[in-house]
Amino acid sequence: MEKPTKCVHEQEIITPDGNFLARYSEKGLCELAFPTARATAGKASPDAIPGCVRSWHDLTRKALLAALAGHAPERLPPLDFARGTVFQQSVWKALGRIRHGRTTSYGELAREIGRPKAVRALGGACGANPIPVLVPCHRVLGAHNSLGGFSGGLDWKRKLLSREGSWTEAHP
DNA sequence: TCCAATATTATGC
DNA sequence: GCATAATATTGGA
Repeated sequence: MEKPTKCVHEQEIITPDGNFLARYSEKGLCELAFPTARATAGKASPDAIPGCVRSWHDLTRKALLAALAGHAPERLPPLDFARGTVFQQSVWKALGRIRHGRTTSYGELAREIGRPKAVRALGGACGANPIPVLVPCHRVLGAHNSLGGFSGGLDWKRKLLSREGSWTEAHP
């Protein structure tokens, strides 16, 4: 929507599931990308990054590894949602309140932010979520427990839910 | 400013 | 179960 933040630093996070790419602005973590098969980063000079970014990155790495391992992260880095619209920020904020191991539906979420009929738009907001996994957009299912969709691919959504214990192959 | 697209949902067959 | 209409928000022509 608006102008992108100025200096963004990219850092890689090595996980058993691949290498994630985290991007930081001056305010905090602003984007987290799923592993891409190709080697993207690896050129960021460690000395060129601000100290705060390093501590954020440490938090991010721990949180991400915890989430991938199937348990709730104890602490999250500051998240920078500045690039989203107000509506989207409301959605992402609401997403952050979903407890680990729980799921919700697009309709419920829409009600929670005061726009009960904006379910479709809400789907778009979830898709625009720049920080998957840490902002649990994967815990949102359809009204009849259908999977819906996922930015990084439905495989990831199923995998994440499965590790949290929220997804049994044949769900009720 | 208008138009098309969307990670939905409720209804009807 | 599948097709259809209704709905809010976004991004681009």
